[in-house]
Amino acid sequence: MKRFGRLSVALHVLLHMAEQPDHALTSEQMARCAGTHPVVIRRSFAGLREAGIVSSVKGHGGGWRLGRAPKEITLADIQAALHESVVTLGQPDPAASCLVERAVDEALAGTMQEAERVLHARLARITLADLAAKVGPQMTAYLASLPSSSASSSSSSTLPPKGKPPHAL
Amino acid sequence: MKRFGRLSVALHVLLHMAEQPDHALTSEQMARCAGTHPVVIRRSFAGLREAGIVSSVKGHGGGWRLGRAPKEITLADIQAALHESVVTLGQPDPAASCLVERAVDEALAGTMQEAERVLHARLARITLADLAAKVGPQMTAYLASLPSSSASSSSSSTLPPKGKPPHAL
DNA sequence: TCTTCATGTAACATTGTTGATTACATGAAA
DNA sequence: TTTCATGTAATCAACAATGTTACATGAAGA
Repeated sequence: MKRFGRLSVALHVLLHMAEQPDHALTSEQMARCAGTHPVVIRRSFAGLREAGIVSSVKGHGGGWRLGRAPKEITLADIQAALHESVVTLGQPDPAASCLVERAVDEALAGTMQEAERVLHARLARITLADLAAKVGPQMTAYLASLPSSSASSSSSSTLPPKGKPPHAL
Repeated sequence: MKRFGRLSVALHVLLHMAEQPDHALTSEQMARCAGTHPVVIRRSFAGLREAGIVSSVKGHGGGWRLGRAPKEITLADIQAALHESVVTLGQPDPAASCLVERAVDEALAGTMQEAERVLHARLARITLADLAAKVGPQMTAYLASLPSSSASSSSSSTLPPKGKPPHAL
């Protein structure tokens, strides 16, 4: 199986988008908030766009926004759209010349598939809205604890002020 | 998560060892049967030795053999002994400065842990003996289909004769 | 004791994959 | 027509896993 690198980055960004459905984010902003590079964002999010999870518009004033309501987006959707297959062990090689090898591959493949099914089922049960609901209260509590803020419209605003420049929320 | 590369190689070799409990195999023989390098075998199997799954003796006439009965060795044992953690996404970073990041990490970590539990439970239910039982019949049937054979004692013998040298059973 | 065989490891090379970066074409608004 | 932003290819760098070489250690046999 693979790590969840892309999935966590995408989720991070998507949650920010869910909080501000009113205006589009540029890949520049998204990259800053995820601590990565704009091109990396555009690459990953190309898959999400194809899946209708987000939409993007080019040109002046363009950017990215959610393609449908957060409660209609499951983590399984996102993972699939990222083309991030969980299982890395391929199918058992039917051309394997060794009987032992074939038997081993089959046994492991079956096991992996079950694990993948479990994982997928669980990811399918969590929506972006669920995560946002989990984050929201913490976020507002945090914002309330700040002296003053112009919170909702500037590019990246919801972080402790002294956060290192490359990784701002 | 990670691929099962080491696990399948180890299983492959262990099954061969289970078939011939009477005499030790050299890492040279094991490597040939798994299509890899002796040093790679010794590296991987160091973990198995620490776990008591196999034992090794140095020097003239030395080699490797199973440390206990195949039915006492589960795939979960083997995987653990290989230090091959299934989950690659680490724990959620408790020092993450971003609330969103933390929430995402926690949600994913929980999901991954469940998947890992499922995987482990299933691997723990399969023993080396189970796999051997699955392979055995096919193997004897295959051997029976051969014209003649001196099957059980030479170094590597259970493959179609024309199998490429580097990967012999 | 000396040779031979085999493990135990460290060190290094190779390979494959992922993410970062640069560069440039395309499209849309001002 | 200038500016901003996406879309995408190509290239680089970082990293992990594996393959390989080299050598020390230990055990059996001559």
